[in-house]
Amino acid sequence: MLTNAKLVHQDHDHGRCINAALLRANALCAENKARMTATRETVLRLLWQSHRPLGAYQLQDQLAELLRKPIAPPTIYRAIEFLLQLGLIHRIHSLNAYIGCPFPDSEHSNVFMICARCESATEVSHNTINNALQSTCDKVNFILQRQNIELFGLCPGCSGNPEVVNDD
Amino acid sequence: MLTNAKLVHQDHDHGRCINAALLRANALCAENKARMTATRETVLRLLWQSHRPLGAYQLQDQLAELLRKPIAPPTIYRAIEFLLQLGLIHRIHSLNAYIGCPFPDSEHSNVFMICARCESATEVSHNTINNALQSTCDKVNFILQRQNIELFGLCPGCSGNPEVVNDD
DNA sequence: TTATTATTGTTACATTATAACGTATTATGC
DNA sequence: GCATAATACGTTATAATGTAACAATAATAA
Repeated sequence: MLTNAKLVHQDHDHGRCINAALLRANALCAENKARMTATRETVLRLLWQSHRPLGAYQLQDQLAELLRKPIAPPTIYRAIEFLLQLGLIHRIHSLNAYIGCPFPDSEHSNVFMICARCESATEVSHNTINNALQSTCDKVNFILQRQNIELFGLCPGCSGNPEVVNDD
Repeated sequence: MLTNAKLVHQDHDHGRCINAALLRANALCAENKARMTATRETVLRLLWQSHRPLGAYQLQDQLAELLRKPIAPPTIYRAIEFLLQLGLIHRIHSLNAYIGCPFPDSEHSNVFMICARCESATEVSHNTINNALQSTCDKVNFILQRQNIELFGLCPGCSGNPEVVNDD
């Protein structure tokens, strides 16, 4: 099972999340002869500042503030598009929001666990789930190509340990 | 396993789908002391006219044409909201579209199989999937409350029998 | 350096969804 | 039946999310 769930809900050195993400990103760019420009890197950083999905216009605001100049939507959407293509981030459709992918270099199953309380989102990949989905698709002759699995509920921090709740 | 997948990809008496959906809807309304008004019923019918998800503004256009008068967005969104509340329809987030639920009266798992070619969407509920999801959530102490599972690929008609493809 | 390609800036606009408030309709108690 | 309250609908305006099109700039290659 691949997941960043354990990490997210612990105290951890957050800078390392960001650095690790940037390392993965640069490696992927090198492999794909793609350019990690300043805008793209900043957007990726912003998405790793928290473990919460951010909307395009939240990214726009934050980027504008960082750069101290107005940013138009296409700038954001282009960076998002680029990062999505490389698999560096995911889109959480039911939130119209985006989040960094913790394992962009491995095949995985796009399962997101989204906390209804603190809005954190973690990603999990588990063969049991993939197998169950695949076998169900086989049963009805559906050829599975892509999947998006969004689970809502309470993360460990918000169900067991109220003190780590984020109340804003 | 609950599913309408087999039915959808066969020739079938489509009027029966609609009538069955309306029967279920009326029963649910009675149970919940909710009113199945003309607008709501028409929107539900429209969503059952095809087995394809429809967007709010597609519904708006179709409703306006049927009633031969202009319909404003809130009218549609109110009907959608009502039908969603009762579980009579689902929202497919990655398409910003809505589709009738074939089994609104039973607990199920919100798994949608969406054909990338003909855009049909079927719903499946299978304990294997639910169990896999639940056990994965247990592993990371996530309390699962609600789920949205969107699978993309090719339906039986579009992988095996090209002649039934819908090309519009 | 120049030509070519990729990226960004800018403006305008498309699509999806809601807020606010007034009117009409339906259900309910008398 | 009638008054009343609750529910649903009509209407206008606007918010939130996402793109198209084209000009300007920067990076890479020849």
